[in-house]
Amino acid sequence: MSHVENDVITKDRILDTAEVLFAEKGFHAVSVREITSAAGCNLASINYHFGNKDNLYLEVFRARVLPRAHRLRMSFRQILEKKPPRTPADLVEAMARAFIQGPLTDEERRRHAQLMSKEMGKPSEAFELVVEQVMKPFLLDYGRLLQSILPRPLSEERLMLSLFSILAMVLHFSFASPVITRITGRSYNDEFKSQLVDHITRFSLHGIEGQIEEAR
Amino acid sequence: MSHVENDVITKDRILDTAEVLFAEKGFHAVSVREITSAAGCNLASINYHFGNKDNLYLEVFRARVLPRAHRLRMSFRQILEKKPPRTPADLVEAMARAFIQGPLTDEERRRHAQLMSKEMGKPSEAFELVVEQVMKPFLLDYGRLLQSILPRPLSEERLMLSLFSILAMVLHFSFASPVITRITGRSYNDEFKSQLVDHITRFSLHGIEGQIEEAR
DNA sequence: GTCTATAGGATGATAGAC
DNA sequence: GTCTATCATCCTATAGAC
Repeated sequence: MSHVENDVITKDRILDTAEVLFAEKGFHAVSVREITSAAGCNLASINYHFGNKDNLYLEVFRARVLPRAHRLRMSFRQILEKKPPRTPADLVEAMARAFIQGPLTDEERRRHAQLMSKEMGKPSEAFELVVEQVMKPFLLDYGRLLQSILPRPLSEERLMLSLFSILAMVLHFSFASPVITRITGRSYNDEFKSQLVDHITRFSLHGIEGQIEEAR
Repeated sequence: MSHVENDVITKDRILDTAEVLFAEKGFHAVSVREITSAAGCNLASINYHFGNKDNLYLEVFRARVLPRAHRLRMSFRQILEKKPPRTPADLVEAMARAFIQGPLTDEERRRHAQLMSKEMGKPSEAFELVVEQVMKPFLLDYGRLLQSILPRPLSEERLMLSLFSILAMVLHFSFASPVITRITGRSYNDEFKSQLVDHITRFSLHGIEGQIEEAR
């Protein structure tokens, strides 16, 4: 029985370590030696558990990124259940809050945003997974919810662009933290994160309502 | 004299090729062999002209990215001179237009956004250059201009967050084109780019004005 | 499942001829 | 300035002992 236990633990440690390093440096900048030595296991273990390095990268998405996206969605829904949204503002705030003040640690959120941004900027083998299982469900869910609350319907095109804009801000404020900290001098403590949620909410809210006014 | 001419041409070809490949794949995913063979020159020429691969990367920023950022700034100013901004909307539109419909080709704009995003997400040796010579001048210029036009002043903090949000959208719509094309089904033709500028303008404009209302 | 040892190949960099 | 040839080092992946 102990070999099974060890198996799971080693495999998990590799996945955790690999995710951190892939997010930080990118696939090609990380060697299997770096991963295994950081995970405290043998050089050959990646090939044993995952076949090859490419497949390890895919498994990081299947076993870590997708479940986390799922957790984010659940957190988003919980926030909405606690305080049923009556205005677009409630919805945007719930979304920003789920990502920035939700169940993720600062490192986890940044890692998630980095991996997502990498895939969005330069699609790799994991692109299909990201689009089909993270982006599309999010956009459909969120879009439908938003439409149902808006005082008057928004065209599919404008809705998509607005959702992309909100997503862009949330991801950007998460993954570009080095520049933002550098230029504003603010570190990502609770106060600043709360300010970020406020900002995104107000900025996006008026953005969306502006779209409606213009479309009248 | 011909050796000097050849020098410049080869060096330039290497810089052009390297920029495209670094932007597309990232520093570590590109080998000097790949660059030199794509540039049609000898393997040793990178070390001869730039010393080593690291320094070639820096030179790509010094000789290509920074000048392009400068061109963008000039284009932005020209647009403002032709139509002096009277409202925040004019300013946001001029900014979005300079980047999305300005002097850059689609490939050039995407390349620029990719390189900037890479540096913002994972700072490298070129980070200082990007922050000091691209980000800071832009934020200061643009922030001052925006303040001077706003009906009532915005706090430094809110101003910065708004500028980062606009920047996030412009960069995102440029560098994440694979996902956006994939999901919306729209290719980046003139019509769609014009829609993007409109969208960013309206979205950001109401975002900024929303900030003022809230601050009253 | 984990280890060592090693194969087989790609990489960045340099020396030296032209 | 450009080339060829080459070195030392790194890489991924595998074979085989335990």
